[in-house]
Amino acid sequence: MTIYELIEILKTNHYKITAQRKALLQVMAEHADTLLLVDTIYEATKKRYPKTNMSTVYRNLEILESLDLLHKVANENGAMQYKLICCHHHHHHLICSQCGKIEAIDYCPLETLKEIAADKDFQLTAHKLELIGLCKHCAKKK
Amino acid sequence: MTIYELIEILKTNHYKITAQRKALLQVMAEHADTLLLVDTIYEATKKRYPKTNMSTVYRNLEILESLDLLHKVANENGAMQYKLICCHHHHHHLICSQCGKIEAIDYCPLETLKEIAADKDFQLTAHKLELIGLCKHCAKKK
DNA sequence: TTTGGTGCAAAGCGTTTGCACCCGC
DNA sequence: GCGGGTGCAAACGCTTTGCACCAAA
Repeated sequence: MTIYELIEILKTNHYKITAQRKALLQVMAEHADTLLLVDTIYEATKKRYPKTNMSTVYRNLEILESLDLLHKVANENGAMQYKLICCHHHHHHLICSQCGKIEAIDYCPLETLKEIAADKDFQLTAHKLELIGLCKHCAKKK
Repeated sequence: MTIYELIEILKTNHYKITAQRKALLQVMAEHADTLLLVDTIYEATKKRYPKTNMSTVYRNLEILESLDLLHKVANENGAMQYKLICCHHHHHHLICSQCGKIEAIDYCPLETLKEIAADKDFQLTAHKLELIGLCKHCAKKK
């Protein structure tokens, strides 16, 4: 999604477009394929808009998440990471454990999972499939 | 794994068996099929050993994790959850979103995942497949 | 002009740590 | 008795909040 589209969505939802908010959107759009720590987002936003404040970053991330524009997950230490939602069709991910880069894959074993859940008398509401490893770039470095 | 086996492993690794540590092991063994929040573990341990202290709980959980006896994950809010590792053979899980109960399943699409990773020039090191939903018991309640 | 956005500082919460004391071995 | 285990309190890192001020619409 482009920054312009994101801004339109914010306007439609009656949010004001401030310089800081725009800077944060640009940061998220530039790294649309990577899960970013809040602190990383903060530092990158500060480069574009030096007055950027951490609490404002948190507040804006929360707004974007509530509009279903951001995906939020806790990393293994419990710190929050965000990334722009790329699209709304169902898919899974390749995740680089080194740099956090994410790539979508289309494979999904849903039909099989449904059978397994039914066998176990389990009411399936969601599922998660993640492939963790090293992207081409990071594998080369090692 | 029984408490006796767990205690043996601790002894082998030169850890002392204290009343508090034993109480915590009993709690973990009683809920071997459930991801527990640290605070839940703390409260349950206190019932068995009232002097139980939160920092001791954390220190013991850390020891058990370092011995590869506990599985540690951050929940969606970033708080840590633990459960006894049931066995070391590879498998995935059904997870009840209501009560946290976990059940193992044997299905694993590893062969397919290997192909996908190879196609994308991605060096696969791990993968995660989780089925989220309601267990029989919680589905009935709703 | 109005109302939401922001900076700052303080509080909140889960987790870790330093230190003196305790207790299993 | 020794060395690891513990309780307590304080510090920690990340996140949230209250309030006065600022600026987009």
